[in-house]
Amino acid sequence: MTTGQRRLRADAQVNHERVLEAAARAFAQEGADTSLKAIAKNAGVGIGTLYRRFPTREDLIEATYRRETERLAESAGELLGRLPPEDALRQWMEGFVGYVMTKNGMSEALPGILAAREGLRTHSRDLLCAAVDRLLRAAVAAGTVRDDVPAADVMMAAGGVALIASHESQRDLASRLLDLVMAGLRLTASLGPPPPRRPGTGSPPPSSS
Amino acid sequence: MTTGQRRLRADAQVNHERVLEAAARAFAQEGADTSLKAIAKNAGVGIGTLYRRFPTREDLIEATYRRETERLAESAGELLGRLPPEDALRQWMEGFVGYVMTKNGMSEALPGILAAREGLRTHSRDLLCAAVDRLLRAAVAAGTVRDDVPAADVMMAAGGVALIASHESQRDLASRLLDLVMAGLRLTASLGPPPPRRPGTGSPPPSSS
DNA sequence: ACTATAACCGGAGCCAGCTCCGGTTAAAGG
DNA sequence: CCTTTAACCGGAGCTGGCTCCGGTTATAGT
Repeated sequence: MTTGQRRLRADAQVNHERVLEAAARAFAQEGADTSLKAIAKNAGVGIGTLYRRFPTREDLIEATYRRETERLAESAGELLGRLPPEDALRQWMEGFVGYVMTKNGMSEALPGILAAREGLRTHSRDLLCAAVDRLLRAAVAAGTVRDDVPAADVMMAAGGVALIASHESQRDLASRLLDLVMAGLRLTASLGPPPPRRPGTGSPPPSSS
Repeated sequence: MTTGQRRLRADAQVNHERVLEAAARAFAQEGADTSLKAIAKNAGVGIGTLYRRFPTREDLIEATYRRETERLAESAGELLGRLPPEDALRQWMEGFVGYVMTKNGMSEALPGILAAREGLRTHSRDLLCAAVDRLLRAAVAAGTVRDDVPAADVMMAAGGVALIASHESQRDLASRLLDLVMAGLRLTASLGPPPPRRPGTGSPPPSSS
């Protein structure tokens, strides 16, 4: 409903759906480098149809995960509701990184999504940016965070962390880098990376929040 | 395992050189996605030879730029010689990011290089990490920078900045993100992105943990 | 100098990404 | 219901990445 594009012909719309479903299945099972031919066949359409609708692999990836991206963006509100703004921001970025690392192919497409100024991929980018903006403003208002860093920059920082940690999925590295980002955002130089948390060694953080 | 690689046969060594030369030319002219077939033909070898020597595209990229990577790593010393440690670190990272953005294909191969624990690409990674370590230690010794952030993390942070800014080569974004990283590294919360110049000398001990 | 052998060379071949175009069909108008 | 037309479908086909193997050649030992 939010799609403002011109109405597709009925059959085209059906095919569109089927491709996305097949893509979701394929990315989840086969990984990021699945054969697009296979996706097309699996969806019962020709390869030409797939490419007409999703000119690049990134377009397909972005569309496949769009729903979940929206959910991620929406989670900002929920976090703000139950955590202090600064913690909410930190938590959201952690979630963002985990999201990128989890969804196969996402790290592949992320640069294109975050940098998107041309094309249609702007949608995901704007959603994420708005979420960061909301979190950041709240933290700034709380007085613990600098007010001279644009939300877009914070988003890019989180994206950079996600990208560099995505390889070999180094979750703990990502966490430390996010600590660094937060330290850079804070007004007061607070050194300790983990807040007042000291559960001990061995960190199995199930991100299911 | 400390055994150096076995000497190549004379002809193999020549071919190795020629491939690297052709690759350097191709990457510079055609961009990151040059045809490897073309490189092989241009070097006067078969495609099989190229792939035997450089199993993946990343291997070829890493080898092609190895010389320049070494130069970049060495530049740390020179920077330390003419700038306060903190500025040297910042400057080096700026150089690193510019390097990645300039060399075609580098951003493609960077994650593999920085994450390398398997394989032979460890060389470049270790060099860069050593350079960062040197700069970081100097800055810590000068007393303006935290001592609880591993050099590897700082390197990864710079890598993340390079990656996320590499798309569309957003140099100013990279610069701002490096400001953020530096702010996160500093002991004193200095807000202004461009460092306010504090060549303070001789304050040895950081605060007790 | 000659032979044995291990390493090397290089292209044929398979597979996937991506493009292009002729046939087909939904949708609107008479 | 029939015609028109514009949009859609899908695969043939070209290109490039990557593998595999038979022929060739440097190098060591006699």
